[in-house]
Amino acid sequence: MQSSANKDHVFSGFHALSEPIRIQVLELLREGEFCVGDMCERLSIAQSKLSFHLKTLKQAGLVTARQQGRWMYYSINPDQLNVLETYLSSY
Amino acid sequence: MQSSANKDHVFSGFHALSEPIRIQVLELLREGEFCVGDMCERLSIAQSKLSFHLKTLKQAGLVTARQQGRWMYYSINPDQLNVLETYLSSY
DNA sequence: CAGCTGATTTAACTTTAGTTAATTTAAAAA
DNA sequence: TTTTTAAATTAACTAAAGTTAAATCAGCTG
Repeated sequence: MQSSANKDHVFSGFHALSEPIRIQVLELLREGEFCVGDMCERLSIAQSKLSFHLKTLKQAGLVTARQQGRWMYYSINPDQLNVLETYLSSY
Repeated sequence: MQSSANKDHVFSGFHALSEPIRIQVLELLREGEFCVGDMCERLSIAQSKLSFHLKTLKQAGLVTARQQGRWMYYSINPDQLNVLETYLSSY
């Protein structure tokens, strides 16, 4: 069932957006791609804590990750943000 | 501080949207105003449970309530949904 | 390969959110 | 004014999410 699968993705998207740290991450990623260490520094948060939140964002499809050597670069996935926006605009 | 106050409202808005029952409520309210009892019936959920979720939605500004006698009528607040949509569109 | 380093994962814990049944509140009807 | 009824609130509980420190994993570098 396509539409209920979509709705699950919508829930997890909104859930991902319901946390201050995760919004901070997205705000930061507006500047462009960041590796985890640099994000830690910029947001002054512990690395494992950030990993936890990045996982949530990634599972919700709001960010994408690209590995280069031992660095993992994260960036915003505008498509998924657009899915959520479209859902809201249906009201 | 205007902008951080707005952001708090954004968090609580997205949090309110991150729960299946609350989405069901909003979907139902697309049909128009409903009193609590009718919503309970339509959604097959207990009254106190629904009240709990309505409180969350109301605090987030996503719905408004209007009392008439002992009935409380809820309806969607499109303005606040629009605030969230606008936030997403900034990405 | 032995040891570094960036990142993820785990496990134990704390906090927050949701559920349930029972109680309370307040408007309305008998 | 007692009773009924719609809805909100409370209190005790369960479940989910977030935090922390330590351990693991996987690429790199000497």
